[in-house]
Amino acid sequence: MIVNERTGEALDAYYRELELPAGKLHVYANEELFRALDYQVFAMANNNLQIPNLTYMSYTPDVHVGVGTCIGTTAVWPSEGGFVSPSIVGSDIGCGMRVHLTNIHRDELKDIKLRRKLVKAIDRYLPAEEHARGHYSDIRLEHIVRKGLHGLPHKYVPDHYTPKKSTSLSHVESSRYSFDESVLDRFPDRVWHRAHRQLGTLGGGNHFAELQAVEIDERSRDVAESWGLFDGQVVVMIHSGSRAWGGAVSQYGSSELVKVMRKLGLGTADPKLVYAPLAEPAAQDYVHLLYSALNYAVTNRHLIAYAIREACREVLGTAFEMRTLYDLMHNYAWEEQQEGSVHFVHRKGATRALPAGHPDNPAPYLATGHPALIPGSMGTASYIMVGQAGGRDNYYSICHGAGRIRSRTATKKLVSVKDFAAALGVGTENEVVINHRTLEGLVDESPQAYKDVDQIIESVKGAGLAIPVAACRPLATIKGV
DNA sequence: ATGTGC
Repeated sequence: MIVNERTGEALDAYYRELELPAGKLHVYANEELFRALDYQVFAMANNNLQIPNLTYMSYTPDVHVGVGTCIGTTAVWPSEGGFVSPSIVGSDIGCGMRVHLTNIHRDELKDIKLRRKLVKAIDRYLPAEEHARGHYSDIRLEHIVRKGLHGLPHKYVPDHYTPKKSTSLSHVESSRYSFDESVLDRFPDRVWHRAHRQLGTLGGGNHFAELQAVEIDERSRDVAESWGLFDGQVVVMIHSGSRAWGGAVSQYGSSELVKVMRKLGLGTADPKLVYAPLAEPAAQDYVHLLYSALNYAVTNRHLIAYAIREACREVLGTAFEMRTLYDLMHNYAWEEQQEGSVHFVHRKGATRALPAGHPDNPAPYLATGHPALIPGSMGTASYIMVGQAGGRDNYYSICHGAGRIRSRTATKKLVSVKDFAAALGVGTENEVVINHRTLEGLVDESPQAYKDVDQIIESVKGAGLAIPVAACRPLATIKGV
């Protein structure tokens, strides 16, 4: 029997080891979520398991079908003799979450007119319309993709906003993803131009920027308070990625690695599953480009937060302040050390959540574990969690969100605008204010398109991977299209 | 997810 080290309760109901024809798949989900899984996610796992030399593969409870690989996959190879797969990483490289803590209480935003005013101001500073353009002509894209946040002009890094490098609360704030920069020559001018224009924009789909109110989980109050959270605190949560830059990297990497597959006679039943040995020069080029997209993605989220700060200060005054709690990704691949050996870990729709004491935590979070940021669907809570020691066997991967259960077209057929409006509390004083005149174009993002995030959180907790520190309930939501 | 694509 597997037991949760912290609570001593049995984990069998939250974890399964499946023997598929091509190999072993580890699945983390409670009974109900496991039973609801589509057979296609197992068919997809069976394709992925055919890639040689795989050390480990698992699914999180929010797993659902993607292109080539399911969203909710952790796949690990040894660094020596391992493989990299652009399909497992996916096209929105570096997509992830960022949370800033503000110095205001939800009661200060009780007035719906004030929330509307804030959303209007944010809309001016943060372009969210179709083909949105950022307002950052003073930023050099080549500096961003090379150096991440270190490539930003100083004015975009105000005091108190991002802690000083030496005391940074986030490893992505203090580090850059270094790589062989000669690979950047691969992209034509139009890719550079588009990516430059898009810098600081939110993107569509499930991406969002949200003002939320904190509800601390009593069992984690010590951790929450040590991170600077308080009950009713307004936080800014951002879900975005590397926009068209990551897309270009993904496309280029896939087309180059398909050539390698042909040369080596590799392949599975799914032609959309692209992979190659890490030792191949084309694979190395892809990994370098992937790091440039991580630099882009983290800077993009930083600039979105910067725009929201400017807008909030315009409406609420310059006493309004927000500081970085954390920024972390859920679509990427990189090297990690575990038990003395180096692994190449892919996470697609999976979040790394390190427990207290793990050496990869940035120093300020060493004693507690770092915040793991999990978005909910529109109108529902998002969560700030912290990893547990029980996550070790899963390379400390947890869920990345609610997880889609219905296609966009199926959701549009099923869900009426009226139901969606009710889910957002439209017409009540607690209405989640949004930046769109009507909900019509956003129905495919309604909570009914997604699994119940509370069940996902319960699964992760029950399996001993992570525990909730705070629920963050939406007050206002900015969505792109 | 993507200024989506035969």
